[in-house]
Amino acid sequence: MALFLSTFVNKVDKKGRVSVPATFRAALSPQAFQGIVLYRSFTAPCIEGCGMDFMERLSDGAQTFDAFSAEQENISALIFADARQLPWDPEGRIVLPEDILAHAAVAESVAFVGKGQTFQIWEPAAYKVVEAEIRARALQSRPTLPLRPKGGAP
Amino acid sequence: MALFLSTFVNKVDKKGRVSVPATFRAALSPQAFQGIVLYRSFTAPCIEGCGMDFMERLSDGAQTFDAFSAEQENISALIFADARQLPWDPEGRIVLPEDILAHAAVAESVAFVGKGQTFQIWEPAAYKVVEAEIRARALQSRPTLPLRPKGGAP
DNA sequence: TGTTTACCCATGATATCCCATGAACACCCA
DNA sequence: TGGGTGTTCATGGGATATCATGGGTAAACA
Repeated sequence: MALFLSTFVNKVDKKGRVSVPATFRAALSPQAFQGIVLYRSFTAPCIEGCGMDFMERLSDGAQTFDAFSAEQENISALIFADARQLPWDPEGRIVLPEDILAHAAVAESVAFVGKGQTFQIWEPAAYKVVEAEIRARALQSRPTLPLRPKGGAP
Repeated sequence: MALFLSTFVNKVDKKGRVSVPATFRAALSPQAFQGIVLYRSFTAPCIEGCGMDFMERLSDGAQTFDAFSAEQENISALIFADARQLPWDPEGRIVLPEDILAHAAVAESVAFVGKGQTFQIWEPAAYKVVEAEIRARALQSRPTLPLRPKGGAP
């Protein structure tokens, strides 16, 4: 399974291009669509990113779990409407659309933040602030991470 | 399942490279990603280390797929954002990034400390102190390890 | 025909690979 | 049992490839 790890800060050139981190591209290389999918976050001034496979699974989830999720269905509808497929060029760069840049208040560089099966794109300084907050809270609460047993069902 | 045992102290050369202990590499050799994953500990001046399979289990446990239940996601998100995939070279070495070195206050050598399914990387002197403390406390409190019966009677 | 989009080439910095060395360990054989 | 030998492993340095980045140019679109 493809995992997005670590955080990379890359520059946005005057054409609006930015290199997708090589490891992210590598994680998506088995997929048919050679590029990434972006949509604006509802909860933060950042961009949500993922591979096409994740969108397909989101689509499955929206149809399968509709017992709970009148809410979730609305949200995934919003996501699909807002999402953009951005193929990368031969050098591994994508062009960030205007409204995307605006939503994340991006100026001259962006931070690709790995989140496991997805990632986010932040204005680097803004992410630094958010990260510090979460890290401070984590120190207090001594969180326990839910680890699923290796082969078994929950 | 991969198990990390024992403690190894290896040198960091001027390029920031350090040999991953051969037994650790052997434990991870069945995996697709030939390398280790490192992230900064929240609670101690050391580096947490594991194999990619462990990160995948973390990803499953965090249920990133259900993108709107943001409870424990913050914590695991922090790990994913901080984590680095470090593939080893043909000689079995990895390059320790700057901020990683700084967090553990590493100078010229590091201690790989086996922790079962994960391991830690310490500045050797710092670990010696911590180990002594833990050992002293263990003498007093007589901790018990929960052992699951393998299938037969005890 | 003007504008935008996508491809091509160039470049510097960084990281990856390749070879060499030395020490520790295990193994073999007398 | 002791010496010799071979292999594995940690370590060091030089050469090469990869990656992020910048700009130019041709094709697609309106």
